[in-house]
Amino acid sequence: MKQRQKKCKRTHIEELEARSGSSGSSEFLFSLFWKLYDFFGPQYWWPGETPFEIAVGAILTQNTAWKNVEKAISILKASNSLSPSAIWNMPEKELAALIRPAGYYNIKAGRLRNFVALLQEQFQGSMTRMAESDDMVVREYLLGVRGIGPETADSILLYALGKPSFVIDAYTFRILERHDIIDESWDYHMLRDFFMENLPGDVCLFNEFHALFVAAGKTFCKPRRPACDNCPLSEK
DNA sequence: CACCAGGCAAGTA
DNA sequence: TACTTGCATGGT
Repeated sequence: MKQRQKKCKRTHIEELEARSGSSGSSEFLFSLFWKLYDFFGPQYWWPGETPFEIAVGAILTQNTAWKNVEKAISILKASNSLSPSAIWNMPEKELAALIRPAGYYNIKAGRLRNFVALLQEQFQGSMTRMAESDDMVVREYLLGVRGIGPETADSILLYALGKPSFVIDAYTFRILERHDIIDESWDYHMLRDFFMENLPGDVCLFNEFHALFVAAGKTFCKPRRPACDNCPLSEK
């Protein structure tokens, strides 16, 4: 297997920007994007070899450092358990033991099973079938799964299924608040709508944009500090 | 030692 | 509706 997905090129995003209507908000969001992109470079997310692995990672990384998720996923792989059928046919306690390094393992074992149940019941256990289904319908199905909230749903849609669904996470909130672009009154769907209404619905752009927020957050925007020191967004 | 990490659901008032 | 709390490992 070569590349799961066509790589997102700078020229493609430049093209999108040129074709995109120049509302003030649209121009502003693109300017944010380029500041991050020029500083950090392309991120080429999500880490993971298959759509199913990406979906599993999205659930395991809930409020958890990615490093711990990597351990859990490598254990699943090593025990030949990283498939819908393997997860479904295994006792929940056994699954919990395998994903232990990811934390919240009892909760997450149940969540993984809930996701696999949806996959089996509505999409014949096929991530491909899921990807072929209507975006909004799939999003509603995902949000209906106990243990999948908006961020996890959008991460699966965008990174596992290749659908243009913008992902908001804690870093996005923190960075935009620190730069006085939003205040604490903004919630998940308000912010997601703001991005999606003012940017072209493009998987490549949404993918890089969210991944760049994470890169910037990890590097510059630490919790419990007044500002994001040296963040590229601080520059004019 | 305290705090944090690519959330979410359930409980409380 | 708007807080608060439980869930848990591993890194800094």
